[in-house]
Amino acid sequence: MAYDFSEIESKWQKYWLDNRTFAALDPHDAGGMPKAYVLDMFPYPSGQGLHVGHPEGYTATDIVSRYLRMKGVNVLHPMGWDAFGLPAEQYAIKNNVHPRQTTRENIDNFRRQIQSLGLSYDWDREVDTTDPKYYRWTQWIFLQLFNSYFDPINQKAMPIEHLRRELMNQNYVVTPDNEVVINPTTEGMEQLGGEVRVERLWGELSPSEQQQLIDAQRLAYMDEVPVNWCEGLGTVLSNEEVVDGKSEVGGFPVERRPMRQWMLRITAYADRLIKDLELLQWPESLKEMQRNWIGRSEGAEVDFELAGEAASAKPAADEPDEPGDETPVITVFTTRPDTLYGATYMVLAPEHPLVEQITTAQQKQAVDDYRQAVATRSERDRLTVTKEKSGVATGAYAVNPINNEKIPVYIADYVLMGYGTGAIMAVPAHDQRDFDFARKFSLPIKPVVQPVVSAIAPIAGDQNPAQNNSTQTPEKAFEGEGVAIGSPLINGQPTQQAKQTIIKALQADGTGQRSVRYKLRDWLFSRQRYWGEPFPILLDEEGNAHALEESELPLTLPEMDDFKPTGTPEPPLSKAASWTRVQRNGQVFTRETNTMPQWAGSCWYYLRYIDPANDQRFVDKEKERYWMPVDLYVGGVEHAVLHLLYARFWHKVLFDLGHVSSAEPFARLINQGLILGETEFHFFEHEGGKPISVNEITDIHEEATKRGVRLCGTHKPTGEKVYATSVIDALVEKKGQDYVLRSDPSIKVDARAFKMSKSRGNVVNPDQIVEEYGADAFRLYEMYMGPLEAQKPWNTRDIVGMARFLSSVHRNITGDEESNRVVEIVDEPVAEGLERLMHRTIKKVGQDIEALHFNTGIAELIKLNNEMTGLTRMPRELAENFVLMLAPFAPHLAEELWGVLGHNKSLARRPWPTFDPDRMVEASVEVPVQINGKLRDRITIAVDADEAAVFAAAESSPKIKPWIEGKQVKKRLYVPGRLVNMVVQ
RNA sequence: GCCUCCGUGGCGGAAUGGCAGACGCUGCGGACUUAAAAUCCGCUGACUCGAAAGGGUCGUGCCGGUUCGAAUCCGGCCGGAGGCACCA
Repeated sequence: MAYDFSEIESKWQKYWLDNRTFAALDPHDAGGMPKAYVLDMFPYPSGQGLHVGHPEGYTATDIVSRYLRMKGVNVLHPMGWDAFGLPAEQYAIKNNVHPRQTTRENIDNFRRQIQSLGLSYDWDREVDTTDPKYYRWTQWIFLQLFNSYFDPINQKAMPIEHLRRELMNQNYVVTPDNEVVINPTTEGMEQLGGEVRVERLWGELSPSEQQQLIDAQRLAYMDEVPVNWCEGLGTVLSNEEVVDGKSEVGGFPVERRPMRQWMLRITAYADRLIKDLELLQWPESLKEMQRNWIGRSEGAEVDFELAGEAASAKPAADEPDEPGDETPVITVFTTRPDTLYGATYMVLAPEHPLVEQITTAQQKQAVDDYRQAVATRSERDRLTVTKEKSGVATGAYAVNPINNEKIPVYIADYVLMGYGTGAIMAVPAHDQRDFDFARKFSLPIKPVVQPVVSAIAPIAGDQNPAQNNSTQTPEKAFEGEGVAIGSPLINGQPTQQAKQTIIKALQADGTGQRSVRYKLRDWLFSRQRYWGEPFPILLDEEGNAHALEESELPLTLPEMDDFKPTGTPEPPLSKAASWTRVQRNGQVFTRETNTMPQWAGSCWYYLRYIDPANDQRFVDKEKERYWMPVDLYVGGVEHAVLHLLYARFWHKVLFDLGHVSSAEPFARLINQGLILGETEFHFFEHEGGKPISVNEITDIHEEATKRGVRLCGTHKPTGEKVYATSVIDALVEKKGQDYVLRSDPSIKVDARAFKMSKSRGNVVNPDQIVEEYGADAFRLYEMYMGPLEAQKPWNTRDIVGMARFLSSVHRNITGDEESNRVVEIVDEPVAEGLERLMHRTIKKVGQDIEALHFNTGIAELIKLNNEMTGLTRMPRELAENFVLMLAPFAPHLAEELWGVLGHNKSLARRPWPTFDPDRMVEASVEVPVQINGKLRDRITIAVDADEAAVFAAAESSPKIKPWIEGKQVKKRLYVPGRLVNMVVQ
């Protein structure tokens, strides 16, 4: 009977579903079984359906899951849907259907596609973020965030009530900036006589101040901040969702505008998010991306007082000075406090609040013009690094606290309000940006760091920065470390030590302190869309937020016919008037009408899989402790700073509050490589049609044009922008390292595989592959293409190799009617050579699966199968071991053949075959013989032969003799069982 | 500009200090067949010597180093992919 994959595959898919073959056991049913939580990244069920990239990771985790089950492990391997989100809503608006309906259809399609691949998910645990039974707990977690704060002493999230108590006990006090700090008097820092206490006690605040203070401390808080407003999507976006000034989704322009929004205090966790990366088995590159995104910088804050005239140059319209009103102070953040003596001017961000106050009358017009110009420049322009620095003097001067020198204060757009304090001390000798600015404005450049001269004489051509100490002005700032010069307090100190000395000095006189800053911003958590989780929040008339009771959850979305964006920042939910207005105890409240971003549901889904039906808790404590953390997490690298950062943050909050048992959710993570489209060739040509060799083209990139997406680049010699034309591979040949046109080999062409995209038309549809070759062949091909982590081009032609392998396996066990080949399964021992190969294969395949080296594992199975080809009496032991080893990779065929071998139950939990090391070794072995490291012959020796015997055999070989005759053998090496090498002279 | 990773036949890739190119695709030859498909068997890095059997030389982006021995380790350069980007 022929191998009919479609019949076999649907039969077993049904069997697995009907028999709940892959259901994970709850802890108390698992006995002493070890556990493994094997997880795929949560898919968004898009209308386009599955892409060949999805099954790559899914197949990898499926192979591991199936293998571990056969090894007697209790495996949790779930799948579900991250189903809230913009595309479903946009589709719904366009086609006038409810997003719930679109979402349901998309989920059904995704599930069908995934099930057609024979993936061993425990479908009892399927979750859907848009299900109120699910988002009830998303809202519950939001309330946990709302009802807690980050405690400065314990360095962790604690209930907000704890904060209230500490404030009431006067353990904490409030600074003038409304920060909560430890009461200095309880720290043994009794205030000095006569000095005014600047902190306020809880009791000194009015009730509304108290409320605002508490609200501002919550991990989920509302704030008026400049947000990324995206007109095209009709919503605001988080920093992580904005790429190059455009929305990551859709590429719409994004502008900054101030709005009152929900924020999550992820910055409080910045340090722990960096530090705990050490605990994780993640790719180093991914950890590095998270570290860079968080962007921790250690340095100091330094206060510069305004010099006399500037301080009093306030516009007359200003309120009269209050008693105690001090000279304005500009606080800067620097990572190089050791260069403080080299500060020759200061720069404020144009938006800095002090600008208004310090600008002199003469400079007012120039400053206003500059600020105006900066404000109208688009965000994208400002993001572009321009070589030319711009700025304008404020006319004010500030005093350097270390040497009392007066230095001018500028504003310039190269200083950003959003980082540090929005102000810098400029040290042009040691910062390239400051250097460029100083050159343009003819400001002094004062070197204060001497590069360390290497004791080794500089090699010719080596650019030694130490040569800069001549009188001529250097061309570049020296940004490295060295020894302080021209800085009385620290002269001669190396950079690291100098930094510490300066910080101590500043601290001692109250003009500065140690400080750590982050690039990471708090997470903007509001979206002006309909299709998301509603916030469980009521707003009173003053706009203060009040949490719903847990018993009121879930707060479901109102039924609306019109859920289109309003075109303004007013969210669509505001149109549901009856839903929005809430009366309670005679007071009128409005519901929060923003919804949560798509990332909310995916921040904790891995916890819900553990206990998906629980209606008492988001996850049962005991089950959570059993299953967490996730042992293997596989997904694309595109979530490096979105999902993976957000989820770690939520998990840490839940951990701090005692709701989960592990500090980190995902112990081991692998990024699967992108699957690209088939390789394409392009050649470039001038406007007139004259072809250009690709090595004369630079900056090659894709561009959307009227004729679709085209490859374009810049012609190096002329600077002309040129486009490329696609050529079929028959017109191209390889010449050395390059591909050239057959018709004109002097023209090198561009060869590359592109990311699959609808606009390029190079998307491969998995349904079609499954129909043509079967799911098992598709799975094998995806794994056989190369290492899981590597990016690799798709090549449909290669799949036949896997299809042939599977039908060959089928024939080797069932026989082949067409060629009249009859195979009999016999209870006979396996022939010696084949037996040896079988044991080796068992060992290698197991190792390869554990190391996620599926491509080489499959190669071993192919090799063994090739040796089984032609047998008419198939030993049962060999056939069964082979089928069991094939099962994780090609489960449908394996189950079918398992039945052919006389078994009537699934092999899903049959033990994985074992190997016997004694049966793997041969009595004799062939080893290469090298002379001076070059292969000259091979000899066959007994596997346990001693060195002397091996050398004797090698030297007596007729091919070796000529190489050593008349020469002196200086050294003999024998790597047992591997090789012989002789050094002769 | 900075950070991370990568570079091996016609193609995907294997080998992580010890026989370079496992395994698959492609291509070529053979068997089976009236024929074709399918299947089975063999060859398939380049150059070169030889009638053949069988040899030799070169070869893992380029240049250098360490080592008895390097695709693998070290230094420099070139090319590609990804991330960050006026972050003080």
